[in-house]
Amino acid sequence: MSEEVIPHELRLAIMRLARRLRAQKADDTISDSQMSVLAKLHHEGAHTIGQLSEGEKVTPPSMNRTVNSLETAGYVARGAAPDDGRKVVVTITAAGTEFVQQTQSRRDAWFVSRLEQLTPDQRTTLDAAASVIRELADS
Amino acid sequence: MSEEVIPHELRLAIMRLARRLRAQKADDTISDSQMSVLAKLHHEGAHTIGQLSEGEKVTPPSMNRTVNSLETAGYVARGAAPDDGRKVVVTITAAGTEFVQQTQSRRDAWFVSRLEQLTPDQRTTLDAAASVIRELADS
DNA sequence: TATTGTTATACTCTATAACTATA
DNA sequence: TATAGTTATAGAGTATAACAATA
Repeated sequence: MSEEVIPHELRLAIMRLARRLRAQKADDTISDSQMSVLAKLHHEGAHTIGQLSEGEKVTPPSMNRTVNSLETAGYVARGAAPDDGRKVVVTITAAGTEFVQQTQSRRDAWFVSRLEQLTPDQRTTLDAAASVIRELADS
Repeated sequence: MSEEVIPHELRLAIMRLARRLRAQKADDTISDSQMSVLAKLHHEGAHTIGQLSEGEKVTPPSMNRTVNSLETAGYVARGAAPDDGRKVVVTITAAGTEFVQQTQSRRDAWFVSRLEQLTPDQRTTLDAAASVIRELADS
């Protein structure tokens, strides 16, 4: 790992693989940023517009528009915050939850189908590296 | 690799790592798509508009606009094709080459700094998996 | 006629600035 | 006054449709 070439090519391969994984959605009616917000609401529960814009590193007007699109699609709902009349609480709907689950299934299926093309040795190598990749992602 | 859990978590880790890599934009003055075209010209030499649009999976008008931006920035130049008067050959300039090298170095820096946090054993494991990840990304 | 590149136009996602309602 | 959300407007990037030049 003393060479510069290996990190460079590994970085490109990881970004390219992630790009292909991201393309596997339940359908093409929803953008990447919309999908990201929907997944966040699914995993972490309700958020305000401000919390979402901060978490997704987007401006409040942009997040407002993203939430508008998801609301029109029926995947999220706006509600009043009990403690503060200025805040808007965004929650995921049943349809939104189902969409997230379908998308995750599809991405997993695509990834598994690719893994099945590898040799047993390659899968063993990748399996050993999985924990390292997790650590890199969380470091 | 017969379990579903491992592909699922590996997939999430790869997507999360890619998301963090993508966030390391430094102070770039050109977009991702422009950078991608510039890198292609740098590594693979001159291409026509049609070749670029096909390779980047974008429509010809979009690629035309991307090339316009790069040309205005002084990073590429248009030239006539000797064999076919309809074609336009796009080549990278010296300034474009330098920009690619500097930008890629900046983007690699973050990744290298993360790799340096790993143990030697972890780096060896990851190094062995790099070719498998490349194959996955290109499969 | 078919192909290559370009122009015209529109839609999406992002941003900044200004506005409304509430604290 | 300050904050949370929204609206107005503009700048990239992408797309389809139509056009010009060349094969």
